[in-house]
This record gives sequence, structure tokens and C-alpha cells, in this order.
Amino acid sequence: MLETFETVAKAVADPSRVRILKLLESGELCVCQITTVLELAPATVSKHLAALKTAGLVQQRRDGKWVYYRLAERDFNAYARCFLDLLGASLKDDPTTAEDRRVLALVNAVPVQVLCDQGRAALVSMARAESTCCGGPP
Amino acid sequence: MLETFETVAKAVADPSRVRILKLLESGELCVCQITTVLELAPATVSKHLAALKTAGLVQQRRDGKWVYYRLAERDFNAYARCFLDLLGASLKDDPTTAEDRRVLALVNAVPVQVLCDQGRAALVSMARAESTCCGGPP
DNA sequence: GTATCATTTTACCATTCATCGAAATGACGG
DNA sequence: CCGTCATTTCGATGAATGGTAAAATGATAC
Repeated sequence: MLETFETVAKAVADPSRVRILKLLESGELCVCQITTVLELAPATVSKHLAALKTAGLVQQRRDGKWVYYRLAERDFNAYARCFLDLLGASLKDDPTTAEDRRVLALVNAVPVQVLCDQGRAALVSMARAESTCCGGPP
Repeated sequence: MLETFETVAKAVADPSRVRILKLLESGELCVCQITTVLELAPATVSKHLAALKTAGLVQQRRDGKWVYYRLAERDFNAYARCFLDLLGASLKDDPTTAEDRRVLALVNAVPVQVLCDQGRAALVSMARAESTCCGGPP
């Protein structure tokens, strides 16, 4: 009870994990996509995802080489749902998560395979296309 | 934004601080009362209260030698209210907080001055009265 | 089977944090 | 003023935590 509450609250009390949860609000993502957005080592992201899963906040799905995470749909404990709802209503105009969403848009425009091969470099061309198509320098 | 969210979430992600907040749901308490229920050193409780205050979850009031804390009424940040509401709806039948409420009833039956002088010993006589008046041994 | 590759686990470091005892603060009574 | 007493601050300590690199895992392709 109190212990469960603590686990879920602790999971939500870290900025990196909050950023991950906010990213997942727009749909499932594989680990390498999350890693690219957060600019953290894969091991670190994996650890954060494990913590979120233990807290019942996310669930995973394997697809070939890739593992996709999404916000938990089933309630594995009494508090996960409450915290997810709270988070969904929070940070509406937080600059960090806004920037993450912007980068995520670029990430989504790149095939996962390319992302895994090139990492953040794969985003450069996308970012250029993004800026020129909306009134960049001639 | 994210930083504020983190501060509030961290404040709620510790069992001792959650116990304090749940105690305060039934009204304001002075530090020595909280200390007696939690059975922690006064310095520890004071530090927890400072963290809760920084997070905008509680506010304080001085009355002579004693300092009384209560749940925050004003919203000092965007998230304190949300977390307090969440907590208010949580841990309805958690054994730890239930026991805390039970001890708090004894604490409330003792004048604050006596509590500060005798600490937990002041509760012994109350606990005896409590048990005998409700069907204890003859 | 073997190689490859995304992810996870392990081992470790640096930092943060809960807790406490001791000293400082600050209000009250004399 | 000066002592008393509740609370807070300071300093120290042991435990938990975020981060990483390197090794292990597990699935795919050959």
C-alpha cells in the first residue's frame, strides 16, 4: 500500500522518467527512439523503463529486434492510473517536454532501422527539411 | 515547470512525508505531535516539513513556543494542489497510515505541553484508558 | 551453427538523501 | 537580560539513486 504508492511516486519523481512518460503519451516508442530524444546512454534509458514498468506505469511489446514501450493500459496497482492521469494533465507548456515533442516529430519521420544505425545524426537532414519548408533562408 | 513538478513529486515520494501529509488531513499539528506519531528525531521531522513547505504542500503558523503545520490552502505552484488531491484519495485503507491515525487520536487527547515533556510516555495512560473503556479485561 | 545488433544486466562511480546528534535560533517567563 | 524549551540548522554517516561502460542476453539473418 504505502510501499506501492512510494514506488509509483518515486518513478514519477525523476525528470528523465517524466520525459519518457510524456513522450509515450503520443503512442508507443522503441528504446532507441527514446534514447535518441533524451540523449542518454541506452543502458540508462533501459533502467528507467524498468523502473516505470515495475511501477506499473508502462508495458512493453517485442517486435523483432526492437522492444516497444507504451503507457500501461491495465491497472497493475491502485496508483499507476492516478499518477498517469495527473501527469497527462500536467506540464502542458513545459519547455523541456515541448522540445522533446519537437524532436520526437523528427524521430518519427525516420525509419527505426536508420535511427539505430545513425543515432542523432539521422535527424540532421530531417531538421533541415523541417526548417526550409516553413520559411527558412532561401 | 518540470523542475517544480520534480520538487513536488519528490516530496511525495517518501513514506515519512506521506505519513505526515495524511496526518495533517485531519487538521493542523505542531512538530512535537508529528514527531511523537512518527517516532523520528525532531530534526528529521523538521527537515521533512521544510521539504513539504518548499514543495508548497504545507504551510506553517507559529503559536508561542510551538509551530503548527497544516496542508497548504493557497496554491504556491501549479502542482501542489493536484498532488494533495491525489493523496487525499489514496491510501484509504493503508495499515501504516491507519495506525498513525489511531496513535494521533491518543496524541490529541494529551495537552501539547505534556506531550513535549513526556514524549511517547504520555500516551501510555491514554492507551490504557482507550482499551479499558471499550471492553478490555475487567 | 555463427554473426549481428537492440536491449538488458552487471559493476562501478558520483551524487543525493534520510537519519541522527549537537549546536544555533527564537520565543516565552521571570 | 537570562534561562528554558520547541524548533531549526549544521555536520556527519550510511543507504539509495542516476549515470555510464562493458559484458550478457535474445532475436534475427545468413
